[in-house]
Amino acid sequence: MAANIPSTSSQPYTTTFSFTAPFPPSPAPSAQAQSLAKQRRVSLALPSDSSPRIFPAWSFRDDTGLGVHSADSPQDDDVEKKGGKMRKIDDADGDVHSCAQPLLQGGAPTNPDKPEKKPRKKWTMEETQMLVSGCNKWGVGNWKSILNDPEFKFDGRSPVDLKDRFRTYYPDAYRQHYPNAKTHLSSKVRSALPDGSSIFEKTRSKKRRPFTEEEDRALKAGYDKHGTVWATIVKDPIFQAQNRRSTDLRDRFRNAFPDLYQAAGYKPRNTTKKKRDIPSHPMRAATDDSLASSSAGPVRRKRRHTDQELFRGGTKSVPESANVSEDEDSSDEEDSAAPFVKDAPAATPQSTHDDMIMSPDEGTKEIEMQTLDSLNDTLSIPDFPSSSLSEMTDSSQNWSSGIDTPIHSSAWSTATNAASPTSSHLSVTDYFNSPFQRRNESGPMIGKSAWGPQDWLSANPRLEPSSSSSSSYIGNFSPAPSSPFSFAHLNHGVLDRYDLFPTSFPHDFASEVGVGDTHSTFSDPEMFAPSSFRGFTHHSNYAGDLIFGARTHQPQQSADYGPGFGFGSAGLGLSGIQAPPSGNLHSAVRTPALPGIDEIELTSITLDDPDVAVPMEETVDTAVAKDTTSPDSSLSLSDLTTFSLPPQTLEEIIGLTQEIHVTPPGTPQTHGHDRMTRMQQAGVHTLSSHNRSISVPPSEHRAYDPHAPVPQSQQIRPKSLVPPTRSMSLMDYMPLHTPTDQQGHANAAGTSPDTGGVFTSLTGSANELWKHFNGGAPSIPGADNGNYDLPFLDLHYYNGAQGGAASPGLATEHGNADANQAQALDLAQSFALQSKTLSQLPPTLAQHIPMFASWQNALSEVAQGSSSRMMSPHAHQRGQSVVSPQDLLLTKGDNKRKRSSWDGAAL
DNA sequence: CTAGGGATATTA
DNA sequence: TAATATCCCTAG
Repeated sequence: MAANIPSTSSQPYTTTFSFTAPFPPSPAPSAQAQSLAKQRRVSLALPSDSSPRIFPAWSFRDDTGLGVHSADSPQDDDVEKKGGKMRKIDDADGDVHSCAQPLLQGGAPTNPDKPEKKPRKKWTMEETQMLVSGCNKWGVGNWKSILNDPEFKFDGRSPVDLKDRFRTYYPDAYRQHYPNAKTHLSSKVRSALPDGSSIFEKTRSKKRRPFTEEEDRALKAGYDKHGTVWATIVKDPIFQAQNRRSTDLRDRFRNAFPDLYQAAGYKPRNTTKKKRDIPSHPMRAATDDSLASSSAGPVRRKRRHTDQELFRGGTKSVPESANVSEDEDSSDEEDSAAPFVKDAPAATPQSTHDDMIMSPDEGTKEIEMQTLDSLNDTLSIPDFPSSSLSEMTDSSQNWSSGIDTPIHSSAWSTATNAASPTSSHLSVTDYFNSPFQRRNESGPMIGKSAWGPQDWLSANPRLEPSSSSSSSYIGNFSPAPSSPFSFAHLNHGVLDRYDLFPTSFPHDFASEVGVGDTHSTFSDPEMFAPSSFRGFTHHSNYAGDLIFGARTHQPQQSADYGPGFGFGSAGLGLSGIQAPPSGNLHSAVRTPALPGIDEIELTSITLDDPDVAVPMEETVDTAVAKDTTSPDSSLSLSDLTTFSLPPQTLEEIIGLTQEIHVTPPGTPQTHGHDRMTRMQQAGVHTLSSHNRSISVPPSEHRAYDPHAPVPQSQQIRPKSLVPPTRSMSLMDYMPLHTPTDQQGHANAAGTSPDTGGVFTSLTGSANELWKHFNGGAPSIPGADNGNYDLPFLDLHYYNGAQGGAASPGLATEHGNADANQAQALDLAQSFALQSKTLSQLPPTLAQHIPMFASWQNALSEVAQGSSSRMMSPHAHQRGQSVVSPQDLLLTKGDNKRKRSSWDGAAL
């Protein structure tokens, strides 16, 4: 018994839940982030049992026995299993009583009273398993979330304990996730699956929570009562309980009541789902459901401080939004789609962008989008049926949220219609909670397969350095695990923190922005082969994120920041976007939808162009060839090309950029390694080393093949290559590169009257860019510095509209940026102009509407020529000042700073 | 709250 | 005593 409730008796103070106690008195943890659902962990102890979930367990041990044990009986744990040997302090009392015991010795300096140490309590396999599951659900590093998740029970463990356990038991994984750690390193490998992939992948937790019938009823009722004022409707407790956002309602409404939706003046989504509805989700159901139900509440947010902060903005009302990082905030990527299918008439996807994009075949796209998304999400998970997303609420654009009302003014056209893109979510993965299961399913079963769980528990011989492939990383410590998954988790997990973008964006932004959109934008529906995606999925996510992020930024930012794109104040455009109190609009204003930034962005950005595609493909190919690893992971070129490529490419590029440029300040190694390695594996080196070939990269994510030996990687692995990683966000880059000029803006404004024009121009520019990259266009990269990064970014951000400048601009850097900005502004203006409505609209409205407000501001700023904002982003980063790209490059070598790593990024 | 490093308790 | 597993502390 002992166990569970150790706290009670145990020591006076501690025990209980350790997590809280010990540490910082911190305020309620949950408050912000997590949501409700979980509350604090309940006492593990209590048998109330949190109801042990079923999750699959990964059985650590193999064998038989226990395996799953899901049951709870926490108690057992104590006893243990493990070796039987020790029990350290007796368990029994261990916990509790007498704490006295030995502990004291520690010297508890202070009083013997409280401060005694808590008795050592050995970790049981069950706990360990929970930890693993928790990491997969919440992400490595989200100890508290894991601890609080009723799904997992730990006996009196504190978050730190979880961390320590993770560190000690999965040193290999720890190193991957915590590249900065210099101590407590062990060579043991336990986190690798037979296939070399890591156990800890997943991370993302959110899942999609399909709307229930009740919700649909409430939605309908709300609509009847309040019209399309989703913000009002969402106040219904039922939605609150589900943590639905107003945008979620809109999205759902669109899917569930297409006719009404259309009647309301919104642009109807083609529901025609071309694609299949999607399979049932056998597996998912279980997981999802469970998750959904249970987890719904908690949103996990990771905090990846890193750069992201910059981005933060006020997206949502809540702090959560803050990071780009994850989830919910912004949208729901989290939720995975899941089940939605049932009711929704069509699970139609929602792509809003369709509107934006002018593309004729919206419907298709949508579908596509979904597919993509799912794929993306899936990424790691091969089998997975991709879920569709439609239902989920996707986006969540806060900004738009309230606002959506349909208005079709011509002016808004794009924007308006687009209003909110819904994007979706990416997270298919979520469904799979337990990595193990997943893996098992897909691949080798742990229990059965060659590798028994036991194997991994014990150090894996295979992994050992001796073996070339998989082991390689072990020895070196390179990233390792080959499987595509590995990457994935890297991203998600702690690493995320390191990676700004990837992590964060994917989730949050993507979702909000409408990753789906992105996809749609980029890809053609047909293009994708779902199957192919798998590996990349997550890449795509990133890509999407990136891309879209960029876009997002633009619009939003542009507005706020004005010409410069300064991310400065707001951080990401998101913030800016959201910034406008979402709430305002909705209720008061029913005005048509705000032009979602997304939309605009999309519009501007779309990669669709055939031209672009080509380049992308090329890129992809290379990348693929190089890195590919597992079949799954490997993408078909076409696929990538189709939708993901761009994104991926971008991502990597970005990532590269980031790393290169930014790194120094940030943590040293951090994900950088991973990336590096990947990159290298992928053959990407070029970037790092050169500047040039940015294009290549994409493949990387999956790069890890277990199989693929990556000689280089090993070599590389050492910090040397790319140092740090901490990337700054695009934003950061932007600022750097972008000149503050404003001049261009004005000019730009003139340039594109029409969004369409802009769009076109943008596209064109984008294409060019890609081409360059693909081509390895030397020019682009500009040997100079890391500028190349910019270019990519530029693509997104800038329009090429102005002209020729665009393409060159990319190469060039700053100068172009201005131009681009200008264009961006132009867009804004154009919108504004076009949409006279805006002007007509009450100021308040305008304010509400992110775009407008931002645009206006931007314009004004431009006029004024405030360049300052541009810098701001950097400012955000604390310690790190902006680093010049070159510097970064140079710096690579030293990564190390201790904690500093985060500094820069972090708060 | 978490990362990262240190200290101490256990084991081998 | 070396190696390891937990516990602890502290910076951010």
